[in-house]
Amino acid sequence: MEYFINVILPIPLEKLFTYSVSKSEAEFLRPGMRIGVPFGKSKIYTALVYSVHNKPPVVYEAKEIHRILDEHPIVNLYQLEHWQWIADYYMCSLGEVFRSAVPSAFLLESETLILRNDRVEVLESDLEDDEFLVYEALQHQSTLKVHEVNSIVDKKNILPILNRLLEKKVILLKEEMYEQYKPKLVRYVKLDTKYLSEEKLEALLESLSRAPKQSQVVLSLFQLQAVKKKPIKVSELEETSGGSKAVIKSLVDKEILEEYFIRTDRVKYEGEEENFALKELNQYQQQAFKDISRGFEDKKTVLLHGVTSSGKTEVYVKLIEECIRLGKQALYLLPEIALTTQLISRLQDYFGEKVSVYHSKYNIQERVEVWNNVLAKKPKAQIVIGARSALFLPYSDLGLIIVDEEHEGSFKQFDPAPRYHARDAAIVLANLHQSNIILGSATPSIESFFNAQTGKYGYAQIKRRYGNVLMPEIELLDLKEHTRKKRMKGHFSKRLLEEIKETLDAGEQVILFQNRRGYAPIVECTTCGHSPQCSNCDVSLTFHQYKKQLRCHYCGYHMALPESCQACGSLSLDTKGFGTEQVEKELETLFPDAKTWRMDLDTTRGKHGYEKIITAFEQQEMDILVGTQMLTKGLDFRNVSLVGIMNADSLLNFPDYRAHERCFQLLTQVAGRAGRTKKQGRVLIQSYNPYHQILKQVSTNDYEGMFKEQLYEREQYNYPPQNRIIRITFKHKEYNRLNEAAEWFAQALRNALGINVLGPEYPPVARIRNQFLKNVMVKIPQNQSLPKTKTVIKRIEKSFNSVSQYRSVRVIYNVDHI
DNA sequence: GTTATGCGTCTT
DNA sequence: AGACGCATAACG
Repeated sequence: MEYFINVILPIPLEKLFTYSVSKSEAEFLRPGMRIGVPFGKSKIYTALVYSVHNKPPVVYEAKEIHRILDEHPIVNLYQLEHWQWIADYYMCSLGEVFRSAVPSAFLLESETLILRNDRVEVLESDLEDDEFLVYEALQHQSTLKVHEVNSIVDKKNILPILNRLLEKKVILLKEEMYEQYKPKLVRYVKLDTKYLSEEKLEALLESLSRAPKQSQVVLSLFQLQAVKKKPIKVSELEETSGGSKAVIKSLVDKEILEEYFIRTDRVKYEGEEENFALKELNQYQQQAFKDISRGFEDKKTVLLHGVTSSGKTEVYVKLIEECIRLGKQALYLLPEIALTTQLISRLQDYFGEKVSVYHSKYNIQERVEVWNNVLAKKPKAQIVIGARSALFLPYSDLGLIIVDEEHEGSFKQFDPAPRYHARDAAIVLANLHQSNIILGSATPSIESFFNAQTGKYGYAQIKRRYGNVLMPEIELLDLKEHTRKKRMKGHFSKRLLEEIKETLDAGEQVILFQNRRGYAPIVECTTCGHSPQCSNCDVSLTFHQYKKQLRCHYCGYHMALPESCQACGSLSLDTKGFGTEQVEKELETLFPDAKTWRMDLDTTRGKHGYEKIITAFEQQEMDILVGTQMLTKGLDFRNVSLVGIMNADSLLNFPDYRAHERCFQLLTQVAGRAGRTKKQGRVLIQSYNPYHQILKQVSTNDYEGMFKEQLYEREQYNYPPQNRIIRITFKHKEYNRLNEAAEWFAQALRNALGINVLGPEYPPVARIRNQFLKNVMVKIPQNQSLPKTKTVIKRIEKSFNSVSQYRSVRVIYNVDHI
């Protein structure tokens, strides 16, 4: 009997690959274990076992595996099923899901090592210059890595050199796999066993009488051990004894102390052990809680619609509490920007060390630890709070999923594949686990609210703010009129300035919101109108004041601000547009005494950049905070009584069907930052279109009005939620080939699907990193099967790929594109 | 995704 | 003729 396994490789290929294994390997291996396999001519990849079987492949000879990497599966069957759904639904390969689902440290790759061949005498005169350099380096160290050879000979392509050396038998090549995850080891010390008895210890101290530092260390260790009855860290001993590292080392060398290492988790909760008492829910929260529970009983996804600051978190906490009482796991999903320290510590106050956090700011080592804790179903990972990737952890017994800020577009992964929506993938995951799932938002997405209206989802709402704080009072300011009556100072209307002054005088804080999108500050020549463009992408470079630099947001290209115009040589360059930097600058002259700070991508870089600003603002070290989107989420500032929106128009004039919904959501969320304690907050919205329907709906808090209107419009133009959309992007570096290819594909789609195919069209930025882009949008009406449509598209892609000129054009699918 | 392979183009 | 670069096909 022969044994084979089918494996998933972390590459964008549809197929599973078959390898041959021995009988004992076949008996040991189970789906979800990692193995190293040779793939292609030389490389070894990390693959995941999908199935074990006896069917030999017919058209080829299966290779043998390289080695087994796990003793137990690191991925469970729930996950494999979930991955399969994601691959099918979002039109990507299982391998792509595998690649993005597991921490990158799990995917070992082999590296080619160059070894010297000791068996053969080398005639140095036979070697060329480059070859000699490599040979010489190998005399000093036994192995070289490929990138080391790169720098030694200072060439990119070293393959010819290595081939020649291989032929002359100077070197050998070897493939090596590396484990990237290294457990963190903490150094501990104990007294060597020979000094355990009283008299031996006394004798020891006696002998150390002329080494006061050393005897002090020994004494401290003795005391520490008596008090703590736990292993003593070297760092602890240093601290309590005052002895230096050198002193401890000499004691270790003398074999008086013995050092040893223990694996520890990098991620741990340092706070208090005992739980805070749960706050009592008020009557509105309680009602919502009841409605949610009823929805859960009906096995429904429940939408929790609670106005800003209505205390949704308390309701979540109650639900989590119930879930862990049943011994099940709970997952709390949030968009990246809403994952604030504030919220995490609040949950930790309630649930202590049962809470684990998982998101992209964690390094790969920390992520492996959370993964393993969830896999082992450890109590410390019973509650996971994280961004969309936390969806992929190896849960075995989920009881509750919370998707907070459900409406956030950032739940949809844009690049690379799988382009999944974490909210929708979470609903599928909940179904697999027979788990409860709740979606929460102050401004639900049209999709979710639609599902609640049609009865597909359960619905609960909280209309009052917590502690009966009033909703902020919202005032619309007409910029057109202000400009006409010359009541503007820079970008501020006089009315807004008055309010800011009043607020500052009352010792309260101000938040100013400036949306960056569509208002990137660019540089323009006042003589010829030319503005510097990125050389790789079709965009103007944006100006960054803090480094006097021009940058491209798409490819990262940057240059110093030129002295003169590159087109006409004129010296009259003007920095145009207005971003957060300009607002901040104007404030400095308008309110020289106020402490102003800016919060955007530039100022929040670094691991704690974000937190620092938040904390400083919270502790009222500044008066005015100017910021972008990031201001909108989950921040609970007590002392903010005024929120100003500099310009609402950039949000309204976005050329896509979601612009109005997004505008409503964003403004409502920003407005919600005002007056979160007793006093009623004020919100001023500056706009050239104050009579726009959406702004009216924001100012009167008319979510349902907005919903009805948007739903009607979406229905008219065949957009979601009644219809589905798939966006297909074509990408190639040759303009003409791209156009032909996209046109061909679109025509084939039209032949098969009829009028519901739009495009191809150039996106707003039609070239990125020297690749041209074109989009085709496929709309799928309610009565048309989504899976069947996908099959049709896949079939067209197949014939597309059999046209040789088109094959090199990348085709990217985005199902439910936002 | 990576990489060896074949093909066309440019250099010596 | 040989070196080099790029598109292409295949990977089990």
